[in-house]
Amino acid sequence: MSAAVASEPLTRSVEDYLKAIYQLSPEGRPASTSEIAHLLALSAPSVTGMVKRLSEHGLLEHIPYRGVQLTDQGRRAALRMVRRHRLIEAYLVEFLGYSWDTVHAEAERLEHAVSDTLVERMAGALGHPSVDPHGDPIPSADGSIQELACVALSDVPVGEAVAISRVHESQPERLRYIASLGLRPGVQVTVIDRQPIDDLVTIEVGNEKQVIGRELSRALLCTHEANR
Amino acid sequence: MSAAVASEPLTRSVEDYLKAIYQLSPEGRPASTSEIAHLLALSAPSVTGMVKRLSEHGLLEHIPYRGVQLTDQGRRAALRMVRRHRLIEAYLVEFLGYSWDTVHAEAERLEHAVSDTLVERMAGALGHPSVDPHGDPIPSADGSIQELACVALSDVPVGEAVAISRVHESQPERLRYIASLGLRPGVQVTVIDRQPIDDLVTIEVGNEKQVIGRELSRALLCTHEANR
DNA sequence: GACGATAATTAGTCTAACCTAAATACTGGG
DNA sequence: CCCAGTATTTAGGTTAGACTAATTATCGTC
Repeated sequence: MSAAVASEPLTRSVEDYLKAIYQLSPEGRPASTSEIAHLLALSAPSVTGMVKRLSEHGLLEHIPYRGVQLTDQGRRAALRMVRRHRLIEAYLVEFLGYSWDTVHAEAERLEHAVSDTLVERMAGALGHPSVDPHGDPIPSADGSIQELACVALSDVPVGEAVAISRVHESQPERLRYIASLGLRPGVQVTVIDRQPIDDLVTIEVGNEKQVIGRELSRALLCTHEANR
Repeated sequence: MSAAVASEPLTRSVEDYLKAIYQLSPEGRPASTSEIAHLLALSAPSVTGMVKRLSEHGLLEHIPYRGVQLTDQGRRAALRMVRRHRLIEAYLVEFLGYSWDTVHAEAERLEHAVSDTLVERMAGALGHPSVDPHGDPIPSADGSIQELACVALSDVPVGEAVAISRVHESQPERLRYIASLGLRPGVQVTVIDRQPIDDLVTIEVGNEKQVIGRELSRALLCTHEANR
């Protein structure tokens, strides 16, 4: 019954939709129309329309008024885009002088234009990295992805020391700010204190104390492993 | 009187049209609708329609039934695309293991997706080359291009020694064949003989004799300068 | 169990870019 | 100088993907 076996190439916007849906719910929980619309900066009716087309093509399942979930085929296509995006980011940072705050926009366009060959050449030049400059894992070419268990800094108890493993942010200005605090993947931080209002967290980063807010503390994903 | 000063970004196909028109006539001679249609693999009416829109936007001038010519603005946009294409080709060959026969298709897609920043970074990594892997000159960022005087091999008199400077071909299979004959930019060849039928040319390339046909001898552009 | 807020969908348009079929203009030979 | 052949344009239609306005579902609250 599965439609569209001879998968014709996906369009740019189809690729964007699939990637967005995957990112809204890597675990496969249904994503809502309005979440997708918000993430892609489109109107809700546009999303409904596209979702209908994509479900006819077997890339996702749509239960009206309930949300959408990627099919295996859809998830494979989405992971392919995620792999491309993250490898391109890693390549641009490593070889072409990009910094982590400027690389997202460039990768966002290139991910639709590169061939599989080029992606794999870039992966080779990088030595097949497992994470991108923000610490996000790079799916393998066969579509498997290894999410390592991590906790948002907002959930780390006071007194604990953790390592930042991923920084979930893509706006250049915010990323520059985060970098200015000394925060990036691999850095060790200790939670010193937590305020009872606004969820402010005081942390120690390389002998300096920093106070960070709710949104940032949720964007910093950490691991406990002191081993390295 | 010139329309569209605040030039909104061009679409992919507009970029393709402008580049095609430039390539059909770098000197600015009018290009015909059907030449453009043939080069872009589109129908003639499609070209007429697009040409009308582009002339309204001030990118070219169209005299119905007579052909089109790029305006300054159009030529600038076209040269920008040519620069991108050739720099991308050079970069992929230099750093990512591409050979001159495979690089065209990749560059054809990437040229629409890269930012000006990325193009200039690639140029920097290459040391600001003046020619691409096929020997074609790379326009400068400010839109000037330096075509060096050259003659098609088909027009080189018998007995003369020349250097191949450019290879005007983009089909992978043909490029592999050309490479297999030892022909590429920079190589010295001597015209040994020319047949009175079919314009076959016998040349000497690195102590080997090769016979080449009409189409190839026209695609090989040569310079006389023995100086290097 | 009705009701209002919010989310989602349907209905109806619009634009860019393509197409085919038909009509029109140019051009070279008799 | 007319006419046939070719090149070009006009007419009309399609598709993908977006939009706004209007309608319909769902859900939490009283």
